[in-house]
Amino acid sequence: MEKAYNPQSIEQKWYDNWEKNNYFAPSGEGNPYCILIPPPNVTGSLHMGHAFQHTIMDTLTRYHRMKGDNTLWQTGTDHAGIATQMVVERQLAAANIKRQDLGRDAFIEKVWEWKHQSGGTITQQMRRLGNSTDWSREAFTMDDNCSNAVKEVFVRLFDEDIIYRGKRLVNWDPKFHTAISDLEVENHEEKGFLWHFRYPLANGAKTADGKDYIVVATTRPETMLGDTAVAVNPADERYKELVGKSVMLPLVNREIPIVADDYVDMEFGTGCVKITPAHDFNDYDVGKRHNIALVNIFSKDASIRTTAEAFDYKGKTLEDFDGRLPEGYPGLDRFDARKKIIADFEQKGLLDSIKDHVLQVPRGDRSNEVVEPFLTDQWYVAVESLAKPAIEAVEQGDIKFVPENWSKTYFQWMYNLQDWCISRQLWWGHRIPAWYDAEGNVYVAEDEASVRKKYNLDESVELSQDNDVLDTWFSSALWPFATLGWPEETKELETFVPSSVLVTGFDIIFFWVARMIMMTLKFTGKVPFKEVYITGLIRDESGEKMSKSKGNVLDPIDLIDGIDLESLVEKRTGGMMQPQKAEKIAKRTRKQFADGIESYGTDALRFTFCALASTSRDINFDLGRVEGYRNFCNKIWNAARFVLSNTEGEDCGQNGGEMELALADRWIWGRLQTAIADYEKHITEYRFDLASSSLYDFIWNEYCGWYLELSKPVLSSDASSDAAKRGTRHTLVNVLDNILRLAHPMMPFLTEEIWQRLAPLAGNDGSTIMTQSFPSYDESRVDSAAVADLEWVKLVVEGVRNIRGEMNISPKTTVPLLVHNGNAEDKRRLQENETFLSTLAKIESIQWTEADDELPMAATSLVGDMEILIPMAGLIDVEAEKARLTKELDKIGKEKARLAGKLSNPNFVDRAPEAVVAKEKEKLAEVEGVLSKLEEQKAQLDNM
RNA sequence: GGGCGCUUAGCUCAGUUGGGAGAGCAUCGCCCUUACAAGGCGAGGGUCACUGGUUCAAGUCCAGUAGCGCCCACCA
Repeated sequence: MEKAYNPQSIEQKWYDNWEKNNYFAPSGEGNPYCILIPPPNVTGSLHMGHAFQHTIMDTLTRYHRMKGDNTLWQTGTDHAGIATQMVVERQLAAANIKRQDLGRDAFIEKVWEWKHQSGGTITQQMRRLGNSTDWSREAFTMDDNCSNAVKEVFVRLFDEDIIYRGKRLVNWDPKFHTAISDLEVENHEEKGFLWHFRYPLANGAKTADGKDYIVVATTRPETMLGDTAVAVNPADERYKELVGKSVMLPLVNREIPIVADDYVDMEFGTGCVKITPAHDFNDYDVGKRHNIALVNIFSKDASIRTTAEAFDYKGKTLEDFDGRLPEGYPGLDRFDARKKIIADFEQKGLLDSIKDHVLQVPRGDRSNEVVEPFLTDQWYVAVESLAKPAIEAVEQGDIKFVPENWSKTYFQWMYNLQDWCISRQLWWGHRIPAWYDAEGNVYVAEDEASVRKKYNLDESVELSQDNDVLDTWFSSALWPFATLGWPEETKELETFVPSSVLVTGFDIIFFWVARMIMMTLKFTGKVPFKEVYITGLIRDESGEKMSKSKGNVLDPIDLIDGIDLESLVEKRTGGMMQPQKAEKIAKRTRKQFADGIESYGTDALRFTFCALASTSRDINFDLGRVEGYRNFCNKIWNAARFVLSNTEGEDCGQNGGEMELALADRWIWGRLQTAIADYEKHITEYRFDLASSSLYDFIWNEYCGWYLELSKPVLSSDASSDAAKRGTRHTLVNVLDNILRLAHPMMPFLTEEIWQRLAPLAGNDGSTIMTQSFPSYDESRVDSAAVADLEWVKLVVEGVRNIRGEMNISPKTTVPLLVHNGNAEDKRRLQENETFLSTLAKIESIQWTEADDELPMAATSLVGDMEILIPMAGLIDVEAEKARLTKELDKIGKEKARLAGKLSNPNFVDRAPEAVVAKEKEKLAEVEGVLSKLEEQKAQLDNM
């Protein structure tokens, strides 16, 4: 074995081996255990969030596989409609080509090309991470299975009137020319203005205070071209007389009514609101109540139309509407139109005032363009009937959120669910299985032939398919059953629905989790998963969200392989949307990673993710932690080197033979059981942080720190019997074997590499650690007496080490040890463990002294009532020892005062449970004993 | 406006039913001791954000305050 742990040289070969041997497929035996991967974007690449969640999923998967469950980690990727289309369009743009130039079919062909070309990136990266997903079942949301499921679901929901088509206001992205759902709109505060416009009253009407106009306030002046009413609150005395009268809409010169509606807040602005039903969601509702026409003034790119068009609320065009728009406006971009409107109002003396105003601006999550409420024909899912059982499933505990708190977020959204707009005016995606005849009648079935059959349409009827595609999340919603073969009644469907746990971020609870619950319940009658483990978001070390524009992104692969500074700077600053930030980012990066990033390997990265995975909290990713856990890998590596070098070619008891277990052997077997129990408890509760830390503590501090040291004297001493040596070798090998199996789910590569060499010594001929049984707690292995004895040995060693450390006694120097005031138990332990003590504390001789023996001047320490002494002659500075004792006295004195105070409080003694009081008394007695001994020792020194 | 979360050592974070404040990294001292200097041994370091309450006892429970963050929502 190499002297230092080198992840590069061991990782990839094992992954290839596992994959080739098909170890990732379900065994077909045992209890079903299934995790569905949240399908990453097929053309995407692995970011820290993926790496984190995949580590959690893989750890669970490997753990359950070893537990003997019939384990499936269902994998696959998502076609990610807008995101993917954007990427390909951007590439074409570089060659000066628009998708319209290519036409639909050729463009889609290009996207598939891109998918084939870059679609392997993320799956390759998942392999680097060691993810044991069953690749033979890899799915894609646009493959035949999923497409069939999508069509089937769409048709069934349409036939049940749950999917419908309607002309309504939607969130329109003027950049991509498509509708988007409410969820894809991000509202953020931005600074803007509130413009106050004067609308002249028509037909000589006057306000109560004699003015011939009323003032409306708006944040979006350009929409006034589509105003069809002005609204006031019915209770507003100022405008009561004007309700039913009308104003002359400036510029357009259209007479529009003044209506009364409770929606209007009298306190806000002037109490008069312009109503533009075709360009504002609130106004739409107001307009609908008063049956005021919808006037659309925008084209698809949100520029002003040549002429406005008007509709009623059933979507019917109002043919006799005069849609002329004022000169100079048609064709203007909305923001230019805004400027011109303001200028025109000012020029006409109708601009009353302008006030600063902070408002919520809705932007498309992909385009970052200001989204327009826009009147279009779209497909919707009526969610009410689907939501009810989905809410109940969580209420009744059929689905549990972990941490439980997230169910509140889920309920909050589910109780206020709006119909889901599922059509997108894109080309990349599942084309909607709907056809129209020349009259615009709609027919829905899987394909055109089915349509003709279902609706009895012969060949003479011309049909054309709907041009729109479905929201990406529509197919994602079917993931839990579409990937398992639905609508066929497959064995997988039977076995793995519901899946065991969904591991995902809170950011897609609405987008994805809720919709999977609704759809899976609807179509399989079962919940999609029993638990939802919500992970935190990975942020940078100071809590900032990782983003390209901030320049703080870490690539998990760079943490695995390492990267030099220049490449990192180039990666962070290349191809930026805002190149002006590049310099700052480069500077920051150079400062933070002066030497680039070291190669830490996959196992260290995975272990770090586990260690950071505490609940209900975002994760500030700290590179220091990775380094620490890389060192942990090295620790395990070297422990294995030690074990192998002492056991290979030796008799480790694997073939029988008499074995005698030393105290240390019995102790470590017992400690192992505790480690197993702790680990399993924590994993079951999704506390990967606690599981990893108990593992870390056991391996580093107990197995390496104590046990390996304790094994040395047994192995090297001539006094040890063959049986004892065999017992210790056996323990070294088999406890390590258990450690490797415990650690395997989190650190698959390192453990496999070592296990392969270790297995024969443990009498094991399995071909991979992946399919070994997971260690289970074995009470018969816990020897409490041995544990107590060894804890005593540790105390003695620590006592001596403390003196040595504080007194700066060189590690090379061996020291004599005197023991005083010990009891019979101490004496036994001392005699039985002289070798351990001598080796671990570097003691040259041990001398038992009786109560009345004369003692030399010495530095002392206490183990219970027993004093241990290291004579000072030539070794110890009296003043230093005095200082050490004073420090100790001080600490113990404070503790005594605290305990005595507590026990002298009658309230405590009377009211606290007896056991607690007794415990405190016991502690006080102990502390007092220690104190008096320390004082005695100090007095002795003072007398020198 | 509604909902959720966070504040513990210099940094990143644990702390489960209330009962002696912990880990890793960083720091300081001594050591290249035959598994490991990516290491060993020892040490220092905290008014648990603040205020009040409940309790014999509060990092932990309750109320409030401050700061930070997130989600949802139609005030023009």
